[in-house]
Amino acid sequence: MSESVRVRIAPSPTGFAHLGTASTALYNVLFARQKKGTFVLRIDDTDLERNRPEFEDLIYESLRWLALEWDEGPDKRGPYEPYRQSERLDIYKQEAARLINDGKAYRCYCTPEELEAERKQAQLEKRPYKYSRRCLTNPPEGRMVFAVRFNVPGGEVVFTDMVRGEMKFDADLIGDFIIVKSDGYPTYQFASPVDDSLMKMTHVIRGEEHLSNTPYQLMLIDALGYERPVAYAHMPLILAPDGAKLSKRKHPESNLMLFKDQGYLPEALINYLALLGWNPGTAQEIFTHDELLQTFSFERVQHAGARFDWEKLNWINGEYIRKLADEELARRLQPFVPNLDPATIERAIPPLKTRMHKLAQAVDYLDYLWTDPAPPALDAATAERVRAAINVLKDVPWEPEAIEAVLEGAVEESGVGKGKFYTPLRDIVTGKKVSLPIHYTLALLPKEVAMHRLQRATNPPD
RNA sequence: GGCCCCGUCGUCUAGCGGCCUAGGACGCAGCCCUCUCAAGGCUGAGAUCGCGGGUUCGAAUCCCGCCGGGGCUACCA
Repeated sequence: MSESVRVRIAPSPTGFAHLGTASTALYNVLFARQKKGTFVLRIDDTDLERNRPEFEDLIYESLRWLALEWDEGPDKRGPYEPYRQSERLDIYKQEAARLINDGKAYRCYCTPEELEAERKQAQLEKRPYKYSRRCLTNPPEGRMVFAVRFNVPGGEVVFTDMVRGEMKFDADLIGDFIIVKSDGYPTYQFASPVDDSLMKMTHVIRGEEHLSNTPYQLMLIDALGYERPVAYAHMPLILAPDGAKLSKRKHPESNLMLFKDQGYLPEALINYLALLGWNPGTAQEIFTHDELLQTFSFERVQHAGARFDWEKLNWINGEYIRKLADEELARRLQPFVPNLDPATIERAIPPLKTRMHKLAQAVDYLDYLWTDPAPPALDAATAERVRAAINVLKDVPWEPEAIEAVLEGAVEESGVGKGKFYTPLRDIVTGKKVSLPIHYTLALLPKEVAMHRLQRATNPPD
């Protein structure tokens, strides 16, 4: 038996917590738990320009909301601390120095302008660009500011991808890339493999955008004398409805906290995310966490990116809402209707349950309970029917069943259909054309309030 | 430009040479139920499997080319 599995996610705190982070985290958690391994959260905050500490908290909050808990991380103890890259700068400096000493990396004094010129020239000559290695072969004199470049050995880089099988890259096409920026911070391409190695990651599960980065990192791992991870897994990207990659900048709707705020259940989002890019090969669509653990495998993950489909998410979320026990649904609904007391929410659940695909919709059905809709104008015949309703409602026990019974009777008496009879009542009580069934609509309101609204509508102040 | 990944109904997908007159799910349409809106039940429309060549008795499934999409190629991650 080999060493136990260790995997990680390494989000960077450069904005809200992203849907893609949740997706990657899910696959990591699934794999870690299947293998009884360890799931690590590392914060890749080496982008001095864009990092903000509050974004780090958003990552914690979002991941915890989804119940994707990590075993080691910046806010926990662990054998490989610290788990925040900005606190590991000495390590990268030391490793970079080691590479320089070994002749495997070198200082580069080129300015951004000079590099840009090199690139332009290459483009002009229609030749694939690779850094000229000027600072390796003929470094300029008298400059102080430098970055560190990796002396790319070239050759063929081969590795195993659990999704796509054996991958082969020609590293001769890769130019010497920067591993330490002139501000002293490591680049992702450097810090990531260093930490993965030092933190003893056995598998690297991440988004497909990193597939082409893998040879860069593998060469570094080799040069540093580390052991390579046993395998990688590059997961299909989540695409926006228009087919473009879901990005933070272009797609603010990929903000995880927004899902929470709209009333998506975390377990439903997880279920949908699991199905995006993976399928069990059966017709099953709804999975408990345990079922996911049992059935998930990298052999069945998709190779192509998948568009995020809100309609399907809504359906799955509705399925989860309907499956929730009434008390549990009431509990989860509370934050969405803070004006209502728990008893009222609980009474609203039975008719409400089948009508929501996300919890925030409860507001549309229930806001008449804490607002006072303006009474509509009624013609004489309608007013007469409303009075008939008031009449039968007056002495009835204020329960949905009883209300329904007497109202049915009144409808019978009136000679018009239920639709014609109930629509004005609905309008008067809620101010809307859509509501819960009329007897529930009435029963949820205190009797005096309901009666007052009906009465007021039949006696307009003049 | 170079390298890499990918390409089946609108969307997510099943399919790994004959069981496919291409199956399922979401969405959509119709009907039933029904006081509105949902939920639920039933029925239906919807994919010449990106295109063109091969291989084969036989291809969505194998091979080649092309086209299309995405990713990487940054002193972003």
